[in-house]
Amino acid sequence: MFDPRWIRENPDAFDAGLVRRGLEPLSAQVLALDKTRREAQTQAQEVQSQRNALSKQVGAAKAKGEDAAEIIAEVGALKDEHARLEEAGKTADQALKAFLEGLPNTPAADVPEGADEADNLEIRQHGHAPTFEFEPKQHFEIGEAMGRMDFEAASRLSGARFVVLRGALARMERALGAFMLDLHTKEFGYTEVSPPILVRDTALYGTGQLPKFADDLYRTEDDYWLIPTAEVPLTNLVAGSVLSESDLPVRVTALTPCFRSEAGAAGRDTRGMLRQHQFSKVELVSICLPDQSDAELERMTGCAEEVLRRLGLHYRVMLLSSGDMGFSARKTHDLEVWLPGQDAYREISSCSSCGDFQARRMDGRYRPDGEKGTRHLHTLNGSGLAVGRALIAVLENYQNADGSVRVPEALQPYMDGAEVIGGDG
RNA sequence: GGAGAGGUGGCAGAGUGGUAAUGCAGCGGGUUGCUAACCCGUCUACCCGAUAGGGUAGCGGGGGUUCGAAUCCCCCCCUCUCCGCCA
Repeated sequence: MFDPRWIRENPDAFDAGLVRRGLEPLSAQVLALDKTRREAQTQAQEVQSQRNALSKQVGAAKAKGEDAAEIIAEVGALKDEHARLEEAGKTADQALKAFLEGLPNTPAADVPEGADEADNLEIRQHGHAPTFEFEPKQHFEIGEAMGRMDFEAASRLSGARFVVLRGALARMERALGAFMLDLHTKEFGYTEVSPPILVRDTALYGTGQLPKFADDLYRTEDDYWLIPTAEVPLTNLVAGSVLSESDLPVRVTALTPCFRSEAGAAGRDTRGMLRQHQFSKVELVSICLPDQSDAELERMTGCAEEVLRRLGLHYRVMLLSSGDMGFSARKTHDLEVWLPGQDAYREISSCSSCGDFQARRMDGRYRPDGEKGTRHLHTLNGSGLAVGRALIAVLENYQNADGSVRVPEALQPYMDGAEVIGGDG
């Protein structure tokens, strides 16, 4: 959400950001609405000031036992005028807000120009793609052959884009989540949180999913929403609050199920468990001072990368182009893990700095040391990592010719020391 | 689900129609050998203004009544207690 005052002072920067997002310049429209709003507000306040003064006179007159009918009649006229002006101000204010809340965040200066993922920039790689003496299989072939990944059962229960994991694979999914949480809490200073996964409208508005992306979400009959990511409850932890500098940075992590309707992805990635309506994910969220958020994004990306390194998985880090970034982000790193079965890199983490875009929507502020007033916080979020996709990556990268799968060393302590899982796991 | 109580500044706590007491804490300033005590100031958002400064709003949220609402009326949210149900 943009600050109208910032747009007033930097209309060109505002328009440039929209253009980089593939939108039209809109500052003229915003400024016109803003002007209407302020004029109505100023006039309404002047009338109100008169009203207040006259009302005081009524009180004073009555206290003295005098007749106040004349003053009361005078105030009555002001009342209608005030109502009219206030209404005009409110209408303009709501129009401005409705306009602004649908606009995506301005890309950071170092975000590459581009229309879509084809313009993303590879920043670095780590490790090498493993070589196989045989034709590597895709994760669902491995899992189904093991008898531990059951799409038919899931389909009977819930339909397409669900999976039932059994035995060693269910165990490995749990191991992955536990391993990631331990890494982030013990080594990177994140505090583990167990948040609600049903949330209200306001929480989703705060992080930017609403009002624009309601189609991507699941809603309950009593008007809760299932979270599409733990970014929503974790970031909204600071909604409506004023922190002091000594509280910052706030670093929190959570392992939660995530629910997405995948409304725009019909027909894409239909085989396997790459794109599901429900998946679990370890999320990282940082809340920090404005001048720390650039460094925090690098740090957070490093935390997510470390998961892949410990799992011994080959990946690359992409800097998303202006056209491929999410609504609330001002800069995003994607981690893409190598999947031998697919012979492709696939997204397994996305780490974004949102600047004050979300903080403004949810009114999360801090009080600068030695300064009067408050400023909005900066928020960041990142997957650390998507657990379902991490399971896929382990299966495809650690597969053996006989259909068994080696367990990465980092995971073995979480799986009773098992080094290999196979059909009898 | 039923019945009831409540929501006022960082905290505590008054205020049932006349425009938010008071106490404590924090911060800034004054006074002052030092400390303590004491005195003054110190909320947030927005609007007008070059500045100084001025104004409007805010007592959980939103409407309404009234010249005037923390106070009266309506709707909603949240917290707590008891009962019922329940992992």
